[in-house]
Amino acid sequence: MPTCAPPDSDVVLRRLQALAEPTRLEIVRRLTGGECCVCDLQDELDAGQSRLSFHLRKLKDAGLVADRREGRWAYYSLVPEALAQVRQFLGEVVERSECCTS
Amino acid sequence: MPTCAPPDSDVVLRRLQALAEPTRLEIVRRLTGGECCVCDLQDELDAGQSRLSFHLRKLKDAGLVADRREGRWAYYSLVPEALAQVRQFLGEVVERSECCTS
DNA sequence: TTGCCGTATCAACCAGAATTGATGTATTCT
DNA sequence: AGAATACATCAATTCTGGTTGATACGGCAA
Repeated sequence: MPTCAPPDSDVVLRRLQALAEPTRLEIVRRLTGGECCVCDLQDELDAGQSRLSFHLRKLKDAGLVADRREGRWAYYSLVPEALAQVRQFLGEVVERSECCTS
Repeated sequence: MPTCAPPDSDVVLRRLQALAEPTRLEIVRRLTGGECCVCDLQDELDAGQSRLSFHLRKLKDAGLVADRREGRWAYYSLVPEALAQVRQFLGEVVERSECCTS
């Protein structure tokens, strides 16, 4: 079992790190259209299999995508709540900063 | 002059990259409380002067913070619109992904 | 079973980013 | 003027992350 729930900011940081890479940001963009199997992504972005797998794992570890195995294919999809959490974090920063500025 | 306005996604990527680092994310968090001079940040986070300056520049280059010189002090503050842009980008991803899921 | 296909993982390598200590540059104070 | 302060920048090193090619694993088909 995990030692304890990590504070939100750690999770947000991990997710920001996962998003802050061109290939991965592009993957996220593609997955916006819905679930996608690795081989499709491989064609669309033209990334080597190993490279793509590496980035998908990063996204998965950050909780931004989920995978589903079906036969020998792996399908990946976005986890909207995870994206939403990052979005909310930024929202709070914006709000607080604006209330100080005005 | 710049060749042309870069597409939004490039700017978003740059800003995500700037945010995706512990020290810099912490700086952003501190600046939420309002404008701050470098020496204060230096005390709060205990980061060397050079290191802090390095990270502030990254944030500034990404357009996330602005600086203001006053005498021998430099004051940094958040640029809410920049944060808001990233937030909006994530919002669009979330929206589109949710409409596909449901 | 054998062999192929789709993916994941590993090890070696490379590139870019972060850290550190030194130097540079205004600005203020005495 | 000279010294000290607040900050920026540079050069050298170290660290971290990404890429690549090889290998491993599980599912399927012949």
